[in-house]
Amino acid sequence: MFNIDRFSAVPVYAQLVEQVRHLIAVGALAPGDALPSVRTLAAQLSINPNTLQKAYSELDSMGLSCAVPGSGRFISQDAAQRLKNAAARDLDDFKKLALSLRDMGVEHEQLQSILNSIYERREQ
Amino acid sequence: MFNIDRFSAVPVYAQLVEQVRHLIAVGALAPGDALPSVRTLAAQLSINPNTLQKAYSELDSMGLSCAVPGSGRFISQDAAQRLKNAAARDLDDFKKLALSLRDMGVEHEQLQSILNSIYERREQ
Amino acid sequence: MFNIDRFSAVPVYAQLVEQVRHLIAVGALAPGDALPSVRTLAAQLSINPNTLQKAYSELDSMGLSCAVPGSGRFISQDAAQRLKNAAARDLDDFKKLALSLRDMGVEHEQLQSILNSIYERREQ
Amino acid sequence: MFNIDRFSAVPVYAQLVEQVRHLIAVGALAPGDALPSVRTLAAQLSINPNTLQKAYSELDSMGLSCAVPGSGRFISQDAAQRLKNAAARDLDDFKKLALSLRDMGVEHEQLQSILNSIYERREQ
DNA sequence: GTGGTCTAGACCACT
DNA sequence: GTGGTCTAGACCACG
Repeated sequence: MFNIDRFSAVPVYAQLVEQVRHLIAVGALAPGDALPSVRTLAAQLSINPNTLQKAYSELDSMGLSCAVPGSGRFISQDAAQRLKNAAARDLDDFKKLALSLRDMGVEHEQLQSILNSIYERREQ
Repeated sequence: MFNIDRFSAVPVYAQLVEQVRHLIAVGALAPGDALPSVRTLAAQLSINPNTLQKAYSELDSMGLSCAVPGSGRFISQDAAQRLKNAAARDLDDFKKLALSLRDMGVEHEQLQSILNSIYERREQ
Repeated sequence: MFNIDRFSAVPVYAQLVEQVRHLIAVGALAPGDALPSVRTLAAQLSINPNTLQKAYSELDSMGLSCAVPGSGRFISQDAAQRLKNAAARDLDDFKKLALSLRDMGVEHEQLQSILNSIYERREQ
Repeated sequence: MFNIDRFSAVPVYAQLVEQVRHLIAVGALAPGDALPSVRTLAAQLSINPNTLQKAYSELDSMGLSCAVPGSGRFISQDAAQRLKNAAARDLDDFKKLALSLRDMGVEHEQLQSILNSIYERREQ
């Protein structure tokens, strides 16, 4: 279910947050779905439980998941909506940033190639 | 020399900042060049001098121009270098933002079309 | 809370920026605290809202405060840290400037008296 | 006449500029006085002539000295006045900087000790 | 003439 | 209610 690159510059916990967000975005994780427990998933991925705890805490603080003591951790009801709202805000920032870069003389091709490299990595 | 769209959602003063930054980036405004005076350019563009003053002040605070009271306002010596540095920082933000958007389920095509619209507008 | 000297040579908006910075530095304004709204404080101080807006915008651009349209304006989380960093940079400039003044023949006493006058004013 | 510290962090040419400015300020170098030629002074101080050339060029560009090809380099007529003007401007900056430092929470004693260390060094 | 500040008052968008 | 933008017009200091 998860794919960790231990040699990446991006921290393991951030990779996990990223992947959960993606799974929610594409509907693979739906509201009410349980996330694997910290101990079992940490064992399965051979990572430190604290690392996973940090990832889960971040998801909680984003309002994407919710820990129910004694029961487990679940995708929150409005997780997809929160992601969409966040995406809308970020899309706006994206436009502003691209506009600013264009005005500072950055070429269209340069920005396209960045986009390509980011999406190719995922499609692999 | 300048082109204001009064019906745009982006504030007039921001359009002006944007255009001066672009003129510096492409070398049309070189270090030491004088910017048109607040009053004359405001009259020419049919905008309020205060609006232009705000745009110019922003350029000053970016270190791109330098006001000499009683004399005029001039492009600073390291204006182009400052722009390049700012562009490098913004390119980094651009990558992070695009990565985040990808993970939130935004499609490659959507970001590309935003980029296209931004660059086409300029090329017109 | 604020104290404006209308007859001072230093602009009203600059006095306001100065005082907010001081309140942050001494901890009287903590991260997350709301600043008085533009209209209410302007009315209270009997100054034009635009003047206060200018002061607040400057604080925003320094990263000390953050405006949330429709909600209010708040002291940013890292405001105190930013002030400390700025103080470190300015201390360095202070040394260089004092060195330069010494070499141009300015007496020790003259600089001391400037310092005294600045700090006495505050202590009153 | 000159005193170079080769192990100082401040560049040799800057030390020279500093010392000439000081000599002008205290009247040890008067308008019309000749500066030692690049070659002789460089030999005397055991520094590279290019270093001295750089110092002299800087003094020229400040309007403090003036090179007369084939004849030598002389303290300009208005050197002292220029220094006074520069000092006046810098004194103003000094006040502003000190004010800003005070508002950012820097203590009076800290600034005084910086001043003391700078002036003691000279008096030694 | 230059830049800079301040006021008065209108309008918009957001929540 | 909040912040933000824009206009119109007055005033100051500097050169």
